[in-house]
Amino acid sequence: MGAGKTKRMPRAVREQQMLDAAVHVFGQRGYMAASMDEIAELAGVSKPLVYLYLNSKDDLFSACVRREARALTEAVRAGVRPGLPADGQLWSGLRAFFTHTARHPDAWQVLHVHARTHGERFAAEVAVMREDIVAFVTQLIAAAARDAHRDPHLPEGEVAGLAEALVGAAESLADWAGATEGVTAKQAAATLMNFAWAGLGDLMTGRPWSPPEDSEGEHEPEPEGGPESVRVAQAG
Amino acid sequence: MGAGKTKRMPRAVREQQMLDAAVHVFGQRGYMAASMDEIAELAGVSKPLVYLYLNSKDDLFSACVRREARALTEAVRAGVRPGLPADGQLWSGLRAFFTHTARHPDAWQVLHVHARTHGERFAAEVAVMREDIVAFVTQLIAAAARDAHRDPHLPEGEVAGLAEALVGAAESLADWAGATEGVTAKQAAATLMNFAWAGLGDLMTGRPWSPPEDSEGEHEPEPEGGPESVRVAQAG
Amino acid sequence: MGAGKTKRMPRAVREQQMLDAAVHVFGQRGYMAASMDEIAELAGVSKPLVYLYLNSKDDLFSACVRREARALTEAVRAGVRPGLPADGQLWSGLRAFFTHTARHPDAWQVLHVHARTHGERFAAEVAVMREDIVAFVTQLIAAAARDAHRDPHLPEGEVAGLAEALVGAAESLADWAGATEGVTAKQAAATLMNFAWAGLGDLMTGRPWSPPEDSEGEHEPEPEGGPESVRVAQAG
Amino acid sequence: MGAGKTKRMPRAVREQQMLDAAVHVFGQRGYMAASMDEIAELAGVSKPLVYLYLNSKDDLFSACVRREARALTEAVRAGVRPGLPADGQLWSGLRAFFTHTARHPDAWQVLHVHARTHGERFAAEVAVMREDIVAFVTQLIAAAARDAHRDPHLPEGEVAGLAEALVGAAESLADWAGATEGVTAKQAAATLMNFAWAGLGDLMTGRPWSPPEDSEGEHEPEPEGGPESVRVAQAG
DNA sequence: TATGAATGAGTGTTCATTCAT
DNA sequence: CATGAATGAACACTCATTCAT
Repeated sequence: MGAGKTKRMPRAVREQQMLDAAVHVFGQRGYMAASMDEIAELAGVSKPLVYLYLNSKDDLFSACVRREARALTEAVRAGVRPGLPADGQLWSGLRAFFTHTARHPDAWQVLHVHARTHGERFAAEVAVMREDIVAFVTQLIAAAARDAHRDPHLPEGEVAGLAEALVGAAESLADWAGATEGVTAKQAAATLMNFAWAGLGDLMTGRPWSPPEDSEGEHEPEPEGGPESVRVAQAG
Repeated sequence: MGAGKTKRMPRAVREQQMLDAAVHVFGQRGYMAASMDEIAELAGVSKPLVYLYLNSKDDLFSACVRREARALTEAVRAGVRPGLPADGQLWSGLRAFFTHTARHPDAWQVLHVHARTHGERFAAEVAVMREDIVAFVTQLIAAAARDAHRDPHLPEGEVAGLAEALVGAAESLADWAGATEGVTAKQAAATLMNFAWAGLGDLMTGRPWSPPEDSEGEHEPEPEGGPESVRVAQAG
Repeated sequence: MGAGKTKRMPRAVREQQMLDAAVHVFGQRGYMAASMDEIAELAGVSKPLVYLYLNSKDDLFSACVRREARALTEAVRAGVRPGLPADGQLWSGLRAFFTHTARHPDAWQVLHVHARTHGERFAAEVAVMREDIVAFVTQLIAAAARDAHRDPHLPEGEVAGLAEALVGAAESLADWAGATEGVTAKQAAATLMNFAWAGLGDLMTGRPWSPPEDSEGEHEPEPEGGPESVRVAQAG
Repeated sequence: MGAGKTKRMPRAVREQQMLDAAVHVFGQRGYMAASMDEIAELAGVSKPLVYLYLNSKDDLFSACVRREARALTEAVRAGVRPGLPADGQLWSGLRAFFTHTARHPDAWQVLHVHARTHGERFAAEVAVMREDIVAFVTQLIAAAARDAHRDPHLPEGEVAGLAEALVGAAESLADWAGATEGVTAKQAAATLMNFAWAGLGDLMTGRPWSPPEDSEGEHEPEPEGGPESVRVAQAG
């Protein structure tokens, strides 16, 4: 029993296994260096089956990108508390973002690194997702500006750059948190929130932004059992 | 004659031509998708000569990474005005950084994207360079804190995260500036400086950080003639 | 109902559907390029069923060849009017031949091109059929010679070559008529008959052979409804 | 020594060896069933070299078709004696044709069978060659008609069919001669000439066309040494 | 009777790398 | 100093064929 050669699965299940394996291998190796052989083996199936279900390496990669882009945006969207003021919304969104990327590091690599590197088609697909998020952040910044004053002091065009910088910093911190032992998603989110909201100047004059009381603990449990990693029945 | 196959160049020159070509191809295609054939052809030499001088694809890539990492750190170091206060130093360093990455986009791709993706060895080589810069930034932040108060309010560990976020934001903005028409290095630097120094909070209360008077104009001229692009003698 | 997936047909019917599909695909693509997948899909059944009924690609091809060889020889045999003099018999045989090949172009491709190309086994099967026809023609030539004189001037061995040339010309004209718009079976037969019976010499001195009065019109109706084309229940 | 691994040949030579091998394999197996592995092995080189010089299986096949089409048309053209009357020209052309096809049976298979079966592109290339020959024959028939009478009795359109039948018969006889032991090119030519010129009718009344005196013997020697077959240094 | 699920073996093609000159 | 000639090893992809139901 257990990890033996589980055979004759329904198509939908096998497809998810293949995508899991593909995300893992693509994430670790990149598109070019990933081999269909390795993906098939990791998925516990033969290569032809991968082709039967997913057509080609390109299509397989595309399916990975689409699945993970959707998963990430949905995680962020689900994490945002709608009723809060702007900084509270930003905070909750950042936490969801860092939590998701920490839980699915391979997926994050695929989206953040490999999809942008391999071909316009995938770069475009990811760009759409990213613009989603940038737009969300932009709107939060604008909302915060409205909340704070009668007239907005921030010129239109500048906001774009700021949102870009914020998202860029978030992406970089996600990489950093993923690569650095002992940095939790919450800490990463707090660091960024501080940086973004108060700025270095304020931080140094002793007026940091502080996270709201958090009764939820570090992890919100995921619906499906357990953290990521390839959920696959290994052959052999 | 004229653009004909320039032959019998001294070794050092040929090597630089090869590295120029290699940086270009690696930057555009990534390590795996770059072919030694294309590099050799672009360098205007035969493939065996590339192997004679640079041993293997891996070593060639490594040489690219080392050369460009050194070039970038030196550009930043050279750009920093030592006498200034902390924010002035940060500003000048950022400007040098964005100027260099804008001028050498392929090199920046190699360092920022491909070297980190292809194998621990190169990731490590780049990490060293990055830590150089992060350390420099960390020290600036600490210096600024010392300038501003008797006792630093920032906890030790937090500074690491902030420096990381700042550098990450810089890297992302470099990508963004490279990909977005009409965004100059100076603008990118200003946006980031604003973001970092004042923070969104201050920006919204109308107290942005402002760049110092700049008598230098947009470009500081580079020693070697003209902007990047592969400096290679093309055959026929 | 209607064009829906007709299920649970009796074996004999299903087999004919498969052969129809197979003849079509083999005729269009050749043995090697034909795929069992395409054949099964065109036949409206699943691949395992094809294997259940017809064992292997080779056997399937063989069944096609046998069925179509028999169909062609029977068509020719049925077309010949036994009572006529030799030239009349030849004429009627040729007409039947050209009519059948025009109606079943895929079958003709299978027999004339692909079976002879793919493996001795099939070449032999077709050779048997061809020799049938060559023998029939040979005997007609000999009969004509007997009709015309007391003693035959044609040496034994020569007749074989002549029959071969006649049949070869017929085959080529069948291809030509199949590929050329506006050439009917009757015209092809007439051209060949002229060529064969009178020869270029006589044709040029103005004494062509002329077809007998033809009360039948261009087509003799086929028993089964309509012209060829794959008689297959398409799914969907 | 001898057939050992002859290495480091100049490119032009290797290319011809590859084409020789390819014509042989394509001729025997057809396009689809021919494997690049077999061709490379027969040519005595590694597969990558075949690709380096000839790009792809398709291009390789195309090169074969072009080379052999040119060789055949040139052989026929060179065989025709220009000064003779029409029947003499036809006779000499036929002899050249049958001689060439007998000497290069694989090439003949490639042209006559496989090129016409595999893809429009090749069919078209061969069709051009064939039309060359058909045009030549057509013109001979017309010339003969002019020689024989004041006014031509043959209707325009009919000539096309006749030429087609003649060429078709020739092609079929070439196959037949190639497959039948003891049938020489000269005999095949004579049979066809008889058939075409006199027709069965005249043949049976005892007035066959007869070939002119032939002082040359059966074979005209070819310039390059020896008959076809793959001229290749076998490895191992 | 009929099929969804699955694969071993092979194909065309590419690429980093090395001789021999 | 420089290269034309050559290859081992791998990769993406396909196909005839079988098993479990």
